[in-house]
Amino acid sequence: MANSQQKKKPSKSDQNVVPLIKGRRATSYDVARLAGVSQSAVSRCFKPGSSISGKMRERVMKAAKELEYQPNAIARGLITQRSNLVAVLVSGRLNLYYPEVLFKITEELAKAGLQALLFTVESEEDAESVIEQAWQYQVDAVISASHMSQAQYKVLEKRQIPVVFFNRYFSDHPNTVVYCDPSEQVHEVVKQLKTLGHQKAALITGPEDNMVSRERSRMLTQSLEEFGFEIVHEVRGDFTYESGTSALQDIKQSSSARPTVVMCINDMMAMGCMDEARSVLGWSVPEDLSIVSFDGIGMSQFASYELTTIRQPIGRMSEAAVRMITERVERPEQSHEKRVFEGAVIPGGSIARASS
Amino acid sequence: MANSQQKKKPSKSDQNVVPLIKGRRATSYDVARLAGVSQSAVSRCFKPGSSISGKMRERVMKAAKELEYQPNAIARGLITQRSNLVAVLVSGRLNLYYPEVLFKITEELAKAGLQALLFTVESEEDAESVIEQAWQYQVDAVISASHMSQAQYKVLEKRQIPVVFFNRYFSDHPNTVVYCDPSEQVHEVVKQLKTLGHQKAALITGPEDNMVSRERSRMLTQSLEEFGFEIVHEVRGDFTYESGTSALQDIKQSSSARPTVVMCINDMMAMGCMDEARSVLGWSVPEDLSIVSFDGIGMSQFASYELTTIRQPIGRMSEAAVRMITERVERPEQSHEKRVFEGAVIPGGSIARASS
DNA sequence: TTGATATTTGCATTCGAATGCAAAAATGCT
DNA sequence: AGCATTTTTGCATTCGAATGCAAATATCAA
Repeated sequence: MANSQQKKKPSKSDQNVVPLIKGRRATSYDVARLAGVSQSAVSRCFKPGSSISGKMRERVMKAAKELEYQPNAIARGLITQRSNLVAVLVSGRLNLYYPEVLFKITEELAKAGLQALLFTVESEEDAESVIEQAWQYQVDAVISASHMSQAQYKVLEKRQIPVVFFNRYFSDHPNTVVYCDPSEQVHEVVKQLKTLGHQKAALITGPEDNMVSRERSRMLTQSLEEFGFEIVHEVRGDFTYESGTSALQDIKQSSSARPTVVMCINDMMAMGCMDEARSVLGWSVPEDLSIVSFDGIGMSQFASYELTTIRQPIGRMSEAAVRMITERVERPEQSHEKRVFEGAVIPGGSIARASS
Repeated sequence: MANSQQKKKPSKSDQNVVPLIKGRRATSYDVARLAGVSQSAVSRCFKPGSSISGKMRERVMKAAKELEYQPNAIARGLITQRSNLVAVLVSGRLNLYYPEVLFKITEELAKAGLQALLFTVESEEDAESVIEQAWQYQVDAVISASHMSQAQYKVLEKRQIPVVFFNRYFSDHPNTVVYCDPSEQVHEVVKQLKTLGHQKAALITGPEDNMVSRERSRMLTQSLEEFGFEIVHEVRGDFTYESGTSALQDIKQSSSARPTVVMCINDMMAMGCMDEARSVLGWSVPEDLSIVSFDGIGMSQFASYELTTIRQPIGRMSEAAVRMITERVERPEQSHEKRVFEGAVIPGGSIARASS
């Protein structure tokens, strides 16, 4: 007896001689059987650019439609070593900048045939576990707009997972970055403030370990000094509305001289600051106090705020981020790139001639 | 010659007698080889509740750590038929309600060991392709807080993918739902408005095909009638800030009698409406015009707005949604459930005694 | 110590699609 | 028609983890 034949493991088509799907979702074998072709043919029909005849494609597609067959992305991911999943790391804190970025990025990913796996990260400890999660899910790449330490980045690098940083980067380590550099606009705004007669400014910055905060603070300080401003006070917030309100209290309490302008490193805090000034301290903005900030999120232009702010071109940045990600996935060995976008001043209505 | 032995396909361990990982990520076979145990043992070490001895676990874990091994969620998904992915469908439109819901849900999913696959859906046409995408990715379930037609829902049902609707449902079809019913609170607010001397109200509603809009409009109309209000005008918006501003213009233009209160079916439109009243029309809120709305998103309580609004308990609702999802995934055959949460009135400061 | 259980381990197979290779079919050329 | 070339098709294997079953080992009782 042909022993070797008997021992041979049963082929897929053998065992599928049962009903024709019942409960179970259709696989490429089911489609193949219905269309009377091989499984490979089905597979090729769903892979663009494969060698397949029109007649074959038609037959297969008909069967596929009948069975509501769609290729199993999980199985495909296993064999191709491409999951088409991209981890998007954002902060979930109440800073409306993140949702805007997240939605834009998701949209761009979708256009590129990629899926966003969403992770919210509030600290580097969070990042730790998120990175492991992403690694388990075989993400093709990571877009990080939130916390990540250099050590954590190096882990991803070692594992050969492309990372694109959104508005943050490590200066002493090569990395792929989309970045908005608002230094021109900071200069422009400070100059304008000078022209409007301002001399005393207060700063509302962010956490010391945050690069966006550090950079923006540095730019502000530098420009303010250049134009001979006096920085009467500097408070650290945490990017949220609430921290903007308390920061202004702080400024009022501890400043020797009252500032005529407050510069916030993001819109959320600027809004908190503005509301606190108007509603609690009874100061008019911009008459008694001018306020400027960064980001240009949608809500900063609502009529209640109309912030004078330095906008990031989030749309173009997201597009760039996704393009860079796909390039790096295709050619992991190519050199890193840093794409820097200019900011843009939104004139708004939160600055005016200095009071008194 | 033992033919059958020769023909036998080479086992994994045979072919892995190459280096010990180089570039390639470690698999359970690599770990097994390093630890000198079988692949099954490695697998069992990573599956809680498996029968494994302490000694074995220790050895395997040591090897796993050395190789930075983490089980491949894709491969696991293929064999277990569980991807641990949940599609979350939200609208990306500038309605800040969605990001809040999205982040809360993501957080809850993470707690349950599930991953959010994010999809933005702006219309039922979008939903069509999103459903196919989700199907390809073998999501274990869908949480829908955005558009979805009954036909589309039936497709998911037929494919046996559990769906939880977030604040929407089909009344003539069994489905699993988390819902906030604000009817009590609507009644309460309208009653209060009556007490404050209001009589003429305007409504800013949403698209006719939107259930939330329809329901809220219905409740408002009913309560207003009950208390003898006159509804001087009704405009449809689209849930965005901008549509709130133009809606108020509409109301001003076309109302025979000027309303003393505007009732908006969501916060975003209410904020637009309030800003338009104050900044463009020069009406004071709440002195000249009272405004009430729904949702209670974070920003509705910023000092510039302080909306009197009917809050949804988003946190508890998200928690419930995820719990229901996991239950349905475990036991798909159990009957549908609809969990209804009460709203809560946030007093705010956008209503006052009726003017003149 | 022996035998009977209980526990741990490994073997072999499975999930569903992709793909290198060879066989088969179609096409072109003389 | 006959042969060479190109295109299409199918076979068999692969990706990495999980798991039913049997074999091996450990535990316990007498």
